[in-house]
Amino acid sequence: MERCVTVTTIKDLAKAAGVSVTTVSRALNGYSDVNEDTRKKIKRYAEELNYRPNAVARSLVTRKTRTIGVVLSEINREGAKDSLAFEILCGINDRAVELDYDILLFSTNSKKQLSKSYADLCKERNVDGAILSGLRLDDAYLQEVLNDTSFPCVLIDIPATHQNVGHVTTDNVSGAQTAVSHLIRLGHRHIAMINGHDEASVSKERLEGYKRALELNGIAFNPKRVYNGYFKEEGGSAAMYQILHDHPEVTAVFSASDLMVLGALRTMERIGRKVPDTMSFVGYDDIAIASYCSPPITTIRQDRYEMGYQAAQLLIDMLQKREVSHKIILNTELVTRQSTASI
Amino acid sequence: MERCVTVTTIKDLAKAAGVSVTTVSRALNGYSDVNEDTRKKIKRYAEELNYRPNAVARSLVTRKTRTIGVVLSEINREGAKDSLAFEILCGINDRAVELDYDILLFSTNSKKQLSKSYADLCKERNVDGAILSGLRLDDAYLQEVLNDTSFPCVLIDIPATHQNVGHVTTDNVSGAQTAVSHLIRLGHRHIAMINGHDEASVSKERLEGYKRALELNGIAFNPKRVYNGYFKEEGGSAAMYQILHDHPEVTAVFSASDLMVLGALRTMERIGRKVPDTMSFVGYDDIAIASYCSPPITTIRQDRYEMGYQAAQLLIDMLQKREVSHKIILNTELVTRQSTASI
DNA sequence: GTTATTCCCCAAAACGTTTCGGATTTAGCG
DNA sequence: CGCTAAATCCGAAACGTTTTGGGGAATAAC
Repeated sequence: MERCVTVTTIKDLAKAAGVSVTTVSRALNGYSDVNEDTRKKIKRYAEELNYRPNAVARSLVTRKTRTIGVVLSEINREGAKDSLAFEILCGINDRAVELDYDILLFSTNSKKQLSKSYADLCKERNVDGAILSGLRLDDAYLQEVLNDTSFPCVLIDIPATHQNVGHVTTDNVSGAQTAVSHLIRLGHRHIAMINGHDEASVSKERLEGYKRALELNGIAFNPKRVYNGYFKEEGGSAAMYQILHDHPEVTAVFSASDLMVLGALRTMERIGRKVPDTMSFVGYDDIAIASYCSPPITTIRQDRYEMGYQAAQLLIDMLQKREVSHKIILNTELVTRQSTASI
Repeated sequence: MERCVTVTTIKDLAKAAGVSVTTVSRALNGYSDVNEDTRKKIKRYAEELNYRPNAVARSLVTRKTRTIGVVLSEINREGAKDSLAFEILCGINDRAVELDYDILLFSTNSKKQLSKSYADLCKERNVDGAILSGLRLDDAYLQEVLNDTSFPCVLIDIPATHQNVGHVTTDNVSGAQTAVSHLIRLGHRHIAMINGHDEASVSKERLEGYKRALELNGIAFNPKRVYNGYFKEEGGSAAMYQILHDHPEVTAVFSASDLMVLGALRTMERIGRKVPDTMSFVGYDDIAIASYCSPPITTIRQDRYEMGYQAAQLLIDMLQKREVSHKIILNTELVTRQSTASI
């Protein structure tokens, strides 16, 4: 290392100001047992020598990094279409910045989860707490969170509360119920559902909402009319073919994500059936594309940004030992567009 | 702290294995001067006691954090529509994970830039290097990067190379030129441009490409036909009104971003003019919406994921003192859709 | 038998902070 | 003046690693 950039440390400051490092530390950290004049002097030198406290050294002794780990499983190329993960991240980031925390980004894939446990990630990097999103119910990480509650974390879209774990989610049951009720109000009686997959908490809940809406309106729930599209566009497309083939009587579809509606719409286009004239669709999420595609999709909006924002707030509340509810449930909203029509 | 979770340190390991901490460290870090049997033993104990080296302590002495700072200025709610920043982030993340680096996310807004300098951010948090995207030419951060070259960083979409700074971008001149040439090939002669803003490097370059295409085809460049839309949807919408008003002869528009085309399309719809029948559009970026909106937008695709991926690779190359070119320029590609028609 | 070499190991210093437990000086008060 | 209290300051330990500079024992070379 021929070119060692020398950076001023607390010792340099102490020497310059003619005091001990203790005093410098206490002066800069606002302790009361230091004379205001010396504090001024030290601050002046700090300014002059462009002193920046070394966060690593500080963390080592305080055992706090003021950093939260964000582990997202959807950080990949496909995530760009439904920017759900990104919006959550934005919300987390904004609140974290406001509260002067930094964000360490972890992405997880199945490979990583096998090689390195979630706790290891967090312990090794010494983040103070973590926010996890996009986990499947059968993910190894989730088990860890639930077993080892010594580490504060917030789950997104997975209901689980413990001493040290909180969660934020939306009311998926009521959201789905609203969606399906809307279809029923339009006169539809034969309503299929394209769900995500069995290991998603939200899928279970949205299915429940679908059921409730049907039963509340005296329509029998038929499990055969529920297909998994795995939250993917192609999955939605495939599911739609199935629905058309297996249940020609169906006139409306409730989908657990907008992305899958896009796939379904493609199927409809391929076989030349008009939407919403011959089939109505209600999606979920209100992704950006939903209002630009044709037809624009009627959907259940959930505020992912707010979810991230609240998750950060909750986690930091927990870190700072504030007494708050560990459970945050946000509302959803029906956005009516042109993919639904009355029968 | 009533409930202090005890975590095993290197000392515990040393005690358990009956050796010194030096030996434990050297054993686990693969040094050759430790007997294979003791290494085995130490590793067994490490496993057994679930030992995880404390990265903070390690960083303090090695002066390396194996962490790269990613500062994005587009991390906000609006960023969800054009997920440009997100795609870059995905690329960075993927490569960083592969090379065993972590990512510390910084978002910058004008407020932050005033209160805390870029160098401060990086010095304080001791990231090894940084990747910056979304900077304006008049941003304070940019000046810092160019002045203080002691800190390795990679700029995205801003051409500047130094000892310690690299950049990755796309060939914006040729991209824009391709776009406009495409319009000319379709028979258009009166072509307006909706540009970003004057403090964006890509805007300057795309303007240059626009000029070149015109001049290469014997069409005079008219600066009055270039409007700024500030890379915003509303900006594109407003610019389009201006174009229609000021230059009724125009039959085609080249826009420096797809998002602004969306705005322009809205304007066209509002005043009841058909696209592409009465006006052709070529955008830039190929955002997800571009292929779903109506009409789908002909555009210049740039691979933002790849840009992030390459940026991470470049930065880490620099960190590890490999001799590589500090300048990476990726190609773009014309994607023909239905927003363009021959005259 | 002596010396050189190799192999394995260790004590201590260092990284840059914070914090604990005093120490010194000054002020207040009878 | 003598005592207590308050106001300032400081030395040293601690945080958990890596690294430096050996050192001792066993083995090989002569």
